[in-house]
Amino acid sequence: MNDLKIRCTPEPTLRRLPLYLGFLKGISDRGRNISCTQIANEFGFDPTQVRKDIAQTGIVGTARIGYDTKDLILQIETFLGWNKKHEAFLAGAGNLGTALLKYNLFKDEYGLDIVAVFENDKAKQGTHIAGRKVLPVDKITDLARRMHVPIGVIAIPPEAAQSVADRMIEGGIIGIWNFCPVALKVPEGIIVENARLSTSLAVLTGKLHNLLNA
Amino acid sequence: MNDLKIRCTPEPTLRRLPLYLGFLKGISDRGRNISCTQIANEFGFDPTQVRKDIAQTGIVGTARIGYDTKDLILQIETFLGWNKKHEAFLAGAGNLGTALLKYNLFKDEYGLDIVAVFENDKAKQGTHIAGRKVLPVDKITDLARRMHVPIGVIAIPPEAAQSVADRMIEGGIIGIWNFCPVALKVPEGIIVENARLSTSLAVLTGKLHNLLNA
DNA sequence: TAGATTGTTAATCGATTAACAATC
DNA sequence: TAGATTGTTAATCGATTAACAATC
Repeated sequence: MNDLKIRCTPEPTLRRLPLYLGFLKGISDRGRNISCTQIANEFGFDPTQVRKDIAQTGIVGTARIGYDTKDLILQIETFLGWNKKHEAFLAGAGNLGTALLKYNLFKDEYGLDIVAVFENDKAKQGTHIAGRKVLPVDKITDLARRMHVPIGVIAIPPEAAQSVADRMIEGGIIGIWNFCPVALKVPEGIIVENARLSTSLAVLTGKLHNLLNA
Repeated sequence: MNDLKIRCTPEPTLRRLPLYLGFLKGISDRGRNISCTQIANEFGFDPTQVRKDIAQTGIVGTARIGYDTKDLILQIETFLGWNKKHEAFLAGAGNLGTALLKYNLFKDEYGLDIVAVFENDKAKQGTHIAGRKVLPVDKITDLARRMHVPIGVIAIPPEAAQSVADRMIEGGIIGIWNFCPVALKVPEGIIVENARLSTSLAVLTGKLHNLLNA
C-alpha cells in the first residue's frame, strides 16, 4: 500500500548492501580486486546472490578479476545515498533520541545529518543536545518546509508518533525513520522505515523459543 | 548456515507479530473479540497473512467470532517469550549501550532483563549506569556460565565485537542481539539477530533514492 | 437463517539458488 | 591456455495471496 509500484531494489538487497560495505571498508588493501565469492564467504551467502545485489548498484565487474574494491565501496555508498548528506529532523529528545544524536556514526558513515531536534517537554526546549538546539514540536512543519528537509526521525512516545508524522509530511518530509512501535498511517508516496528494536528482539526471542522447544 | 533446519516460524511472521501485539494492547476494550480482518486493516496487510501469522502462536479462533483479545495478547506474548524474563548481559556502555539500559521498555514489555554491563573502558568500570554496575569485559565468560544467562547484547565498537561474542558463547550464551555493524562468526546453534540501525537506514535511503530517481 | 470469519488447500509471486555461456 | 569469475537465464524454494469449505 505504501510503496509505489515502480521496479524497486528488493528490500533484502537493501539490507545486505550495508553488510558488504562494512566488510569492504574493513579491507586494509583496497588496491586489490574483490570477487563476489570472497564477499559471499565472509557472510555465508550464495555468491550469485552477492553478484545480483552488487549489480543493483550499477557497477560492472571484470570476468576472472572481480571488482575494484575502491570502486565498489564508492558505488554502494552512492547507491545507498550515503556519500551525500541527507538532512533530517529528529522528534524526541529522550534516551533513544539523545543516543541517536550522539551516535555520530550516522553523519560520518551514513550521511544522515540531524539538523534539529524537536521535543514536547517544555523543560528540554531551548536546551542543547550534542550541539543542536531543542525546539518545540509545533515548529516542525514550518521549518521542514523552509529548510527542505527530506527525512524525519521519530523517537517519541507512541501516543504522539502519528501526529508528529503528520506534521512532518505536511512540511514536505518524504522519508520517515520510525523508532516508535506503532503503525504510522501515511499517504502514498511517503516512505516509512520502521527501525523497531522490539521487532528485532522478537526475532531473537522467537528463534530462541523455537530452539529451546524443538 | 546459522540456522538449524528445524521447521521454524518464518522470520517475516516473527517481525509482524510484535506489530499485532502493539495494536492489540492499544485496544481499550479487551473484552471484545478481534478478527484477522480488523488487524489486517490496521496495517494494510492481507487478512489471510494475519491469520497464518496468528496460527503460528497456536491459538485457535472461532469462526464468525474471531479471537478473544486478551487470549490473543497472552498467546503472542507467550509465543515470543515476552512474558517471562530473559536475563541478558550487555557489552558496551557507550551512547547506544546506555540508551538500551535506560530504555526500560525492554524489561517491562519484552522481558529482556539486562542484569549486567561490561565495558573495556577502565574509567567506566566500577561506576553504575541505570542501577547496574559496570564490569570489565573479561568477566563475561565466567559470569555468564555461573548465572546461566542466555542472551548477550553487543553494543561496542566493531573491532571488539567478535571477541566479545566469543566470550559470551564460551560462557554458554546462545542468543546474541548484535548492534554492531559486523558479521559475527558463530558456531551452529547460536542465534544472532542483527539489530543494525545502518541496515534499516539503508532501506530508507535506498528507497528514497529509488523514488527520487524514478 | 445468512453472512462473517476461521482454517486450509491451491495458485501466484518474488527471491534465492543453480546452471551455463562469455570473458579476461 | 586453463580456470576463475562475471552476467544472465532457468529452476527451485518459500512466502504471500486467492479460493473455498466448515462453522458459529
